[in-house]
Amino acid sequence: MKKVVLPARNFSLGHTLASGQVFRWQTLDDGYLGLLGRSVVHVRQAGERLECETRDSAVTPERLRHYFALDHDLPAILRTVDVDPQIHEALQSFAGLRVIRQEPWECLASFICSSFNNIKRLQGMIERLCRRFGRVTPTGDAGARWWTFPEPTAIARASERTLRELGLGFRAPYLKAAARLVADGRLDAARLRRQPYEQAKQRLQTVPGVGDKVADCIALFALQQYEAFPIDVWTERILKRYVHRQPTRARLHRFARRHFGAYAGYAQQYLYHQVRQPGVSLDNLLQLC
DNA sequence: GACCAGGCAGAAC
DNA sequence: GTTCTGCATGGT
Repeated sequence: MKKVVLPARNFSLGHTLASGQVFRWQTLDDGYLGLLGRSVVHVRQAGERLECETRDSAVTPERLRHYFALDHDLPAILRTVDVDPQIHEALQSFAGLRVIRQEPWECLASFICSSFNNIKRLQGMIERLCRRFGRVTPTGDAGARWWTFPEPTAIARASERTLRELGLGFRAPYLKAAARLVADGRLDAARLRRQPYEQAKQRLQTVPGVGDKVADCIALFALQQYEAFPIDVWTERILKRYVHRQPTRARLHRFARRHFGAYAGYAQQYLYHQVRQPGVSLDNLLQLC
């Protein structure tokens, strides 16, 4: 077992992994067990350090730093979105939350499955997909096993019926079609990443099962396009406290990007995490308009 | 046993 | 261009 340690200032592993941007990390002892690409890693935070145990020599400090976006100048980013009392409170409460760099295919597949779903059930769906189509990997703990996220080719080959049996429901044909596009190279993350946000989003929305919201999630969590501002039912409720005049989806989007600026997606992640805390209702939020 | 969920696609207006 | 409507199903 190898141990990798790296500095992690202005970072909260807990807030980052619990904020609804990734779905597979599981708490283990005083840390989290999950995947970095195909490598099983056990990460824990010790003050301003991130410690990682793994059997895989491919895991380096650079890869961890990149995945957890520890290269972001977080204080500088958050200063640009700290523009009203509501977001200010969220920034204070969840200091160290970072928007991490997910593997694009996993992000795409996960958020296609997130449609009209709740996170608990979504996690179950993803886990069943991994156990059916992923590759089993030892974790290092005696007897414990972990499954990699399925390759797009594996999902592309699967029958819609099998996907439905895993509980995907109406999402099954969407996921299969999206997997085909990725497997065939017709949807290429590297190319999307080089495109301007609006253009990449437009292309993503041609993928079956990917609409306005899911496209924004992929742009933000996998393509590093930080002006993307995903609006789900929760975020919409929050934004309606800012915008009182006919808050259509398009108007909320325009407002969010104008109000929070180039790193609007960071603001969104803090607000989303804030409103989903147990015991927090919209009535607890500040009245802004 | 209602009600809801990190929505989308297609049809109707 | 905007506004319905159906979709599958587990968690609370």
